[in-house]
Amino acid sequence: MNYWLMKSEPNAYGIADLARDKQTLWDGVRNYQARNFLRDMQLGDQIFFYHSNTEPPGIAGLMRVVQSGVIDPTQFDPDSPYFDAKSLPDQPRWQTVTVEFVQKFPSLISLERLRQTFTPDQLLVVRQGNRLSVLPVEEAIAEKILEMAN
DNA sequence: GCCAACGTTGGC
DNA sequence: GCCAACGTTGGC
Repeated sequence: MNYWLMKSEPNAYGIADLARDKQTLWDGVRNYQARNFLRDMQLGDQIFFYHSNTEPPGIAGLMRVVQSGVIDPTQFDPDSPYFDAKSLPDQPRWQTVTVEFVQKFPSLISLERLRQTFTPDQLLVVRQGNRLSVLPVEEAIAEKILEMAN
């Protein structure tokens, strides 16, 4: 079982939306490094839900992988903002996971607090200028984050 | 294959 | 709204 962190802007899709939907297909990732992390995810992996572009930014809750290796259907949809004309149905470029809601943290763990607790090497999301929307989290660090949350 | 121009992310 | 960081595109 591995831990990860994924970002989303809560005004587009936040932890409250996932709590309502119970599960969701994490579509729209169009960065190869992030895609590779998505590809590595396995059933049961746990993912921190990070709210970006909000005040304050930080980790809002936890979700879990319920289906791995899902082909992102938006890449073939000409009406989708995530349409990729170069992706062919028999050789899809973009795959992702379906996640389910696990918990919303009692209070958000702010980026500021994460910076005070972890070094950039320990937790990639606190690294300045980091823009990847999917990141791995080491187990020991993940356990500390869970302690901070509850 | 280099790299300038450009677009996007995301904290502040 | 600003802008630093950085990924992508495309001319050469």
